[in-house]
Amino acid sequence: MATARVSKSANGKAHTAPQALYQRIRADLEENILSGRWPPGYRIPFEHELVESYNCSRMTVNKVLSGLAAAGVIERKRRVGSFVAKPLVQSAVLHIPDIQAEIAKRGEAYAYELLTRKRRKATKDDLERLGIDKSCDVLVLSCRHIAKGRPFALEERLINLDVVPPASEVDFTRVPPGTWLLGHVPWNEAEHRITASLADDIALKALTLKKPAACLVVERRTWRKNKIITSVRVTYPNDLYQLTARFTPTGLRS
Amino acid sequence: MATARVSKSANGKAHTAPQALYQRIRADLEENILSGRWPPGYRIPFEHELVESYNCSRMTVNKVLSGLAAAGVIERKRRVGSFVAKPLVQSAVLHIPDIQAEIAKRGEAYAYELLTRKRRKATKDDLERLGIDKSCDVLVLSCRHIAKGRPFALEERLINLDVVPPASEVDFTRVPPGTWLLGHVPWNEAEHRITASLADDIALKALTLKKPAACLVVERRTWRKNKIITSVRVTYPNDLYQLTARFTPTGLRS
DNA sequence: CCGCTGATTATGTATAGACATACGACGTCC
DNA sequence: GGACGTCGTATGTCTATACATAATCAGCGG
Repeated sequence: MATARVSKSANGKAHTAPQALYQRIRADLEENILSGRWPPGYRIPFEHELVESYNCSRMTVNKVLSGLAAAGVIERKRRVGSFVAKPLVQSAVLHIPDIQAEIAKRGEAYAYELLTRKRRKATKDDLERLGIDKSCDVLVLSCRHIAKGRPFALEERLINLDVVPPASEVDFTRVPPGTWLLGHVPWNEAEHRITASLADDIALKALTLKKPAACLVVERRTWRKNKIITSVRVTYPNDLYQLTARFTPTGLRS
Repeated sequence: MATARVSKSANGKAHTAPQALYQRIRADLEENILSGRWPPGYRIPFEHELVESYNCSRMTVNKVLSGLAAAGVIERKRRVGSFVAKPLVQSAVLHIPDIQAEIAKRGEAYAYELLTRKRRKATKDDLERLGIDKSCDVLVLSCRHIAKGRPFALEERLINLDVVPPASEVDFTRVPPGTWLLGHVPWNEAEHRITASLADDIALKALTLKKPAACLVVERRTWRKNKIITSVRVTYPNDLYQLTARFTPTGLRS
């Protein structure tokens, strides 16, 4: 392994270090986590192992690991080791809602229905939604979430099979795609667009609403290393859902 | 000042340090920032000054400051010093919208109208919205934001004068309360509730809409040290606004 | 007055060593 | 076998020192 770092000798401090060493270490660790090579729960190398790999002092490694721990990327336990953090599911920040979990938390009966499932070569429209140029295969899903016997949300989803090939093997008749993705694909970044709209005929029917009905529409795109994993549009009847986001802006505790 | 720290001598490492020193330093600095004693732009003490104050080594102070910088709380400039960060306005996380700035950014004409302004003793309903028990004075504002000549948002706001006494002095006929607050009051935490609804008569009139109209309603409460500064409800016509939130969940840089 | 140069200074990064603390593992004693 | 204590180990915190780097500022020469 030994990511050789030349002599720290004499005067000429390593001129091979293009940037701060600890940033390089951090980038390496993040890469391992983000790529999935080190899945949640994985025990990352001990400090003394990294010290050897990078041929640096423990303080340097410690700074990296403390930083990752502070950012919530890893969890550290004395005498035991450092582990890739689990959740990532619902950041304290903005709730990336797992509808099933959400409803379960409220203690309500939950049901899920897959309406349609199609695999196809991406259309021009699909490509735009996924922010890519060259064509690839996509999975197009439409499904319905039901709470207490009443339709709760209509979900229309596009999955980029180039980024998540295993998704093509999954039969989404029982597991909602959002739940499956959250559990299987690490992600990096998400963007929400939230709008209100009057329900169109498709939505009216899927959600068994009567005209006129206001709906909350959440469009979310989720990234992994600059590639969009999935783009989803979820429509909620106004009286059954509210999106809440609570956050601390900069890391000021208290 | 010297937050005396007993002898680091002999064997008996300070038993007066109830917890990690650097955490205590960090808490102190955050307190100064959050309380407003050190406003945005303020130059915080140099490392060597803190070293003297706390009677510790530079590395310890450096760890605190680096951490705060990483969290975006302060900005550091070589040879110059460290400064309380300005923005805090629109965290990379969830856009706490300053409507005026928003519209300006789009390059559209902006106008603002104060509809009503009342100071009163908090009613039971007000107290609930502000999450407090004992009564206090509040400022009740209602205003309208206009872009390109068309009403863009209806804002109904409650300000806790116990937390922000200076607000009572401000005449909000020209500066929107959101803009003023963002610029004058440091905050800690915010919570959004986002819903869709059919516009009621008040909203229809204020926004010059015709029935039926779907509106996006954002209710936001903003905290400063566990006290709610302000509670606001903003109603947008569906076709003129969409809330977007883009964020990186854990601090994993791409 | 302008522009260059060098000194000064605060932060940025790194090291080696030290002690503290939590916790698991293992062995001992009852 | 179960309660208990000891030991080892990984992380947590801190120190003292060193050199690098960026930016400001003063001084100097043109």
